[in-house]
Order: sequence, then structure tokens, then C-alpha cells
Amino acid sequence: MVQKRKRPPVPRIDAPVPPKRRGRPRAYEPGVALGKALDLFRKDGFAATSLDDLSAATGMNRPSLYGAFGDKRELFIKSYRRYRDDARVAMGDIFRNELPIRKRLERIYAVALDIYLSGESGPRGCFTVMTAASEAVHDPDIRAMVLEGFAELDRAFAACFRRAQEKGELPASADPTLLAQLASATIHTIAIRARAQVPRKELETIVNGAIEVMVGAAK
Amino acid sequence: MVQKRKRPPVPRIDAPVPPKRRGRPRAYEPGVALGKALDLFRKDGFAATSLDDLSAATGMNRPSLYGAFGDKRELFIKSYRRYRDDARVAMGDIFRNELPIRKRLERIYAVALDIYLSGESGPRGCFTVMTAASEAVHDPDIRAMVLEGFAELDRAFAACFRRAQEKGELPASADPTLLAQLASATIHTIAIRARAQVPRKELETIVNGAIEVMVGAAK
DNA sequence: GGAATTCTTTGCGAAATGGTACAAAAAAGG
DNA sequence: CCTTTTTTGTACCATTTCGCAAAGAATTCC
Repeated sequence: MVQKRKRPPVPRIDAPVPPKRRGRPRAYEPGVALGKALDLFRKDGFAATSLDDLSAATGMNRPSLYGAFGDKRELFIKSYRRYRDDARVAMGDIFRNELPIRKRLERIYAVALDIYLSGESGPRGCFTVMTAASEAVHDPDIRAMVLEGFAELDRAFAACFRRAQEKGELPASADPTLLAQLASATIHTIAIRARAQVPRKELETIVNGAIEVMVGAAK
Repeated sequence: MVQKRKRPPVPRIDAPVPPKRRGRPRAYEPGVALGKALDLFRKDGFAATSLDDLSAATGMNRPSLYGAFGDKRELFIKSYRRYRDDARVAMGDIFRNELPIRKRLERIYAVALDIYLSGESGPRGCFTVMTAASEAVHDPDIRAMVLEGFAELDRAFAACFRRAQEKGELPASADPTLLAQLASATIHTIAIRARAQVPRKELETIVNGAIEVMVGAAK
């Protein structure tokens, strides 16, 4: 007995080290594949995206897709989760920051426009809004996710306005919940209009006007 | 020669009289068939609606559908035109009426909610918004129609606010164009949320808040 | 090296899809 | 009654769609 069998390396919490899986190694990275799937779904929507399209975009053939993510609907749901997670990190800092309310709103909408207008073949809009318009009607699970998405945005905006009110940036008479609904409505209208290829300039005009009404006129 | 061949009946302008067409008579009424097609497209969207579905709903078989309306895309476009025409007549009176601005907005949103929440199997939302989210991205013709729809609504709202301003219901400092964009944004947000089955009560809360901001706070 | 495991590849198949060809049917014209 | 015109009904075609089964390849475990 020369030496005890080499112990498996102590798994560090944040180790990106491949954990020595057992069989044939994957030919794809689940993360990037899911990203490609999300891109496609955002571009064409659920119904108009075929498994062949998804297969081509991810580089995985259909059985692999199926094995990794389940059927088309499950893949769509996982793509949506990914979108929400991405959006959360993109927005999170700004929502949490302690900037003046006006500055904060400006940054939020700027990031939103970046997200909605990105896309090589046309602006991709807001996936939550797109999904609400299509799949959410007939699929209860998807509907629940979309509703949670709306609610989360409403809450985040409301927290912003409440904080601003506490800091005296808004009059005591202002209603944070109401303002939040207006802020969300502005998000929704630019998301939709972006999808119809309204140019960024016009969307920014809408945003600036809305900000003016929300924090300018009320001050 | 007893009598000159009976002249074709003088065509009264609004005569619903069948004009004695030449061949086999139609087994459907184009108007109602188009209405059924519109219902389907609003429920499921373009991609998820098959010609079989359309055939079943209209009672026309596919060749007849094709002959009457052209291919699926043309049928979709004609359905959309029909939707816009219907919406115009439903909204037209209210927009033209000389009611106090607040009353007017209340009525407009009430009618909008009726349109968006109707539908036997779930609320059908706003067809313009739905189409903007899906087909408008890749189809220039459809995109043009959607953009015109947005613009028309913006203009109608702006005219409302301008008129209210002239009548002294709004301060001279108010910006009708800006207010119109807010009013449209409110339309868009309730259209989307309706589609996600947010109950009417909540949508009315959003509407009331928006009206308050637009004409209440500004007064 | 052989067994076990995990993923990939090929290919199939049953169903659905958009669109059309063609004959039969129903009406008017003569 | 025969022709012409227009619409219907049936049947079909080529393609696409989703999903899966079965065999092959790459890797670890013993």
C-alpha cells in the first residue's frame, strides 16, 4: 500500500473546476446554449421558433436539447428565467443605489432601452411583455411568471419612490404606488414601441416626458 | 317585343340587396367570416393559428378562404384592418365628444377595457399591441400598420388634451403631446396586463391613478 | 482491459402545416 | 337544355414539426 487513493479535490465553493463527471463529456456549455435559445425566443417568439432553429443556434442536436432542457415548453420557461435573472442583475444596482430619484429613473430607462433595442436582426423588446402578449394567456405557469415579473417591477419602482419621498425629494402628498404604476406603464410602452422599431430618439422623448411628470411636476 | 328586358334594379347606395352575381352563390358572409378569423388571431396570434383552425371557425374550407382573402398573411392583415375599423367606431364618438376631459378619459378607458377583456377563452388584449410584439418586427407592411395605429392613438389623445386646454380645463403650462404619450402608455400597460389576466379591478385602479396624474394633479 | 455511465449522432415516424389541382355543384345567360 | 361563370368539396402534395428510439462514441470506475 503505497498511498491512500487520492482524495477528490476539496470542492471550493466557487470552483469552476469540472467536477469529473462520469460519462462522455458534454459538447456544449449549458449556459451559453441557454443564452442562444433565449436570443431566438426573443427574436421570433415561442410558436415561430422551431426545434430545428434552436438546434442550429445552440449547436446541440435535438436529443441533446431534449436531454438537457426538456421539451420546447420547458426550454422556453428556462430561457425566460434566464432573461429575468439577467435583467435583475442589470437593474439591481441601479434600483438599490442611493442616487437622486431623477438620476435613478434616467439610468433605469437607459438600461431598459439598451435591453429592448439590442438584437442583430431588429430590436427584441421586453421578453416579459412579449410573453404576456402570447403564451401567458393559455399557460398558467408561464402566466404566473409573467405576473411575478410585472409585480417585481412595480415593487422596485415603488420602493424607489418611497425612498425618494423619505429623502424629501417628493412631496408627502405623492403616492409611491401610483407613481410606480406610471413608471411601469412607461416601461411597457417603450418596450412595445421598440418592438415596432420606433427609433431610440423618440423613445427617449417619451421617457423624459414621463420622468418630468413623475418627479418634476410633483416637486 | 313585349317589354324591354327588365332593367337591373337601380342600385340604392345602401342597398343590402344581392346584386345577382353570376355563378354559384357564396355559402358564407365575408363580413362575419372575417370577424371569426379576427377572433382566432386575437386569441392565439398569427403563428399559432393554423389554416385548419381558421377554416373550422369561419365554416369555409381552405380553398374558399384562399379565394376570398388570399393567403394566411393577407387574411391576417385584413383581420387587423377590421379590428382597427371596429376600434375606431367604438372610440370615435368619445374622442369627438365635448365632455369634460376627465369624463372623456374615463369613458375611453372603460371602452378600452371592454375590448381588451372580452373573449370567451381568456382576455384578448389589444390586437395592435399583440401584433407589435410579434409580427411587426419582421414584416414591414404589418409594422407600418401598427405604427400608424400607435400614432393615431397618440394624435387622438393629444387632440383631447389640446381641446381641454383651450377650454381652460388644463393649465397653459400643460403639454398636450406629453400627456397624450402618458395616456397611450396607460392604454398599453392595461392591454398587456389584461392579456396576463390581471383582474379588471386592478386595471381600473391603474387607470384612475393615471387620470389623476394627467388631469388632477396638473389642475 | 472491461464494465458502467453519459452524451452524441443518425434516422425514423406520425402528425400537422400551408397551399393547390380538379371535379362537382349551383347559379345566371341565352 | 346547354353554356358560362363562380364557388364548393375532396383529395392531395411537399415541407415542416416535435419527439423519440437505437446505436455509436467518449469518458470514469474497477
